[in-house]
Amino acid sequence: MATIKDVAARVGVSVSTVSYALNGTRPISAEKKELIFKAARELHYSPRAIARSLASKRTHIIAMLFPAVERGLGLSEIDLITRASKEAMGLGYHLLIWTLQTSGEDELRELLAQKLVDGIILMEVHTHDRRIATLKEMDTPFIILGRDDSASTENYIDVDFFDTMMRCISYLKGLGHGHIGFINQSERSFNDGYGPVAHTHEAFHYFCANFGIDGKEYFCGWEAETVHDCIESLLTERNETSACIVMNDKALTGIIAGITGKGLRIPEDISLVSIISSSGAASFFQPALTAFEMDINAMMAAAISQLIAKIEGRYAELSTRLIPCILRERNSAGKARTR
Amino acid sequence: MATIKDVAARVGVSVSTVSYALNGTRPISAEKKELIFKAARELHYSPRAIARSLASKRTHIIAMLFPAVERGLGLSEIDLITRASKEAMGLGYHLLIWTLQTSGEDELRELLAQKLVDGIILMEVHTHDRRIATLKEMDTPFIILGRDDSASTENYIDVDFFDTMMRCISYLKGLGHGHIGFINQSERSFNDGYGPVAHTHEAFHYFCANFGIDGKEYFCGWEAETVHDCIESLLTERNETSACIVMNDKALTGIIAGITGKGLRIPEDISLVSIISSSGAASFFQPALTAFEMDINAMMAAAISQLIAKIEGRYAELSTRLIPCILRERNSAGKARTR
DNA sequence: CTGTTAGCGCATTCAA
DNA sequence: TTGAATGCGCTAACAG
Repeated sequence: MATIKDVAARVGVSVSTVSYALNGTRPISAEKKELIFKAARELHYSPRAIARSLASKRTHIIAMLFPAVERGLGLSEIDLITRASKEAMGLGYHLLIWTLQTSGEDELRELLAQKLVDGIILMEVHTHDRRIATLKEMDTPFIILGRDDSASTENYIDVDFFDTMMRCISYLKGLGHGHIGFINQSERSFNDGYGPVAHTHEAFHYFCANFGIDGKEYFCGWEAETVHDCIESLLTERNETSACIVMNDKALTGIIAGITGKGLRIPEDISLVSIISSSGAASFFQPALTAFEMDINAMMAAAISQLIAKIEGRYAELSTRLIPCILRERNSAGKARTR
Repeated sequence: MATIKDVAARVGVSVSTVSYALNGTRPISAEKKELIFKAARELHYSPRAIARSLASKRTHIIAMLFPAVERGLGLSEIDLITRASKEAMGLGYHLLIWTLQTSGEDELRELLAQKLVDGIILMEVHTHDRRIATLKEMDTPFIILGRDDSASTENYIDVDFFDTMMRCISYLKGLGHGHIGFINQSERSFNDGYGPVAHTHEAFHYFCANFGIDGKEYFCGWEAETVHDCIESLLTERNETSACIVMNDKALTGIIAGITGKGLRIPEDISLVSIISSSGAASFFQPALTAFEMDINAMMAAAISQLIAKIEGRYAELSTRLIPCILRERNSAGKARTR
């Protein structure tokens, strides 16, 4: 394995010259630069990442923090990681995966003390997440995917829930729907102050009022019976409901089964729109669901570039904190039935 | 940030003594050891991973290689990564994610030359994968998840397809089914020699013969029309078919829709068993599907520990190369209908 | 524009 | 059982 010394010796210059030439850290005469690159190539020289890190005090590694729980079905969440990795590599960084208990601040502290990573990207943050305090205390740059309400207003990237809800209601109104149901996630999540549930809750009522829509919200877990009961009340309590918005990927199967089980057709009798859903997930239902899908690519690109800007002490432009969802029109939403 | 020097100074011993004490690399008197640990704690000392790596020529980082393609719906594949990370961390290693083109041998070579990682875990390997040659050439320890037929017989962990197929057919036979359909993946995959397709193909015919079952295999992609046609022929060609084995997670929705669309009930009229499916995926269909699910945990544990054994030059016991699936009985398989 | 040199923080060989 | 000294390979002052 060739080292920088070998390259320097071969060209007849000092190691620093080689270092500067390769990193472009300092102007080097064109001819020497040429010779150095040539020699490096011939020797198959490649700088050792570790040695470089030790000297420069920067590892060019960032870690993505996941809770250590099994999460059962998570539709296509893998794209999240591969995307993050790709974005990071494009900017010269490596992506590490750390699985920790949400409460594992001590373990996190130890990991950070090793100084293996330059920054952190936090997933699935809950309100008043204690890891955030640890990160600040250890003075580690970080960014949150999903918003923690206790966090400073400058460290997160999230879905634009208001925009999504507005467009969704507007879309349905355009189809002639005046009575819309909204199946949110569990009441427990709501009481816990879980961001997506809270934001969509607020947005739904706000825009229903705004658009003159008669809207009703239902909280619903994803266990079969719960979903069944929820659909039951949605369908029987309000016969005029002709469209249903769902932010609950895991309950979708049950919801569809419940509706069709009642002899109702989608979208002829009732329209269904999934929101904030994982990219592509909705397409695998029967019928394929019209959905406002998270823009994973945009979210990750924003998160990674912001994080790296922060690491490198560059000014991080705050332009795109909230990322809009992408509307994919498929076959579950249609004109309101006339009665 | 305290360094090893600070600890040494505080206790009044040499840095090497501290190093030996902390790593247990050399016997140290009990009293000094005690003092050293105490001082380390008091100073919040934690060895710098990078410095340690440079000196020891081992980074304790492994990389998991993913193809850079978007894979649309991959049910709960995220567990794969978080699981791998957890296993690795349990053994003192960090997990890095590298997304590369399957054909990106040059990029891989460059990455390896940086000596950032001690070993590699390869995902989604295809027959005659050129990355394997690169890995060998660069003398990097690696392990394959899924079998490459050109690979040496000692570098992979895979699903035990034969065991799974045997148990599945046996299970259905026990339920009284004598005519079984098997929906494999696309014919294209088969012609490409894709491992899972080839192995289950062989196993299906072998065990049908063995168990005296009348079996028929169907190749089937996951596009809606393809699936529809497949179900059509399965249902009409052979009226006696009372059970169907599926190794095609993405086609499941269409298959179920096709069957129920024909007015047939699952499992009363026809039993459905999903095999080699992602953990938990089958539970989200309607009805919840009986399935032989991949044992991600076992596979990852085996892969990581084998890889690390290889990295550390330990003898890697070859006991569990092929990991059996786990049968989860749910509601889609029942007694054969009597006619 | 270029060279010299001092670390970065630790593991480990050589001496004792 | 311990210490001193060397070096891992590179970056970045400092000095020309």
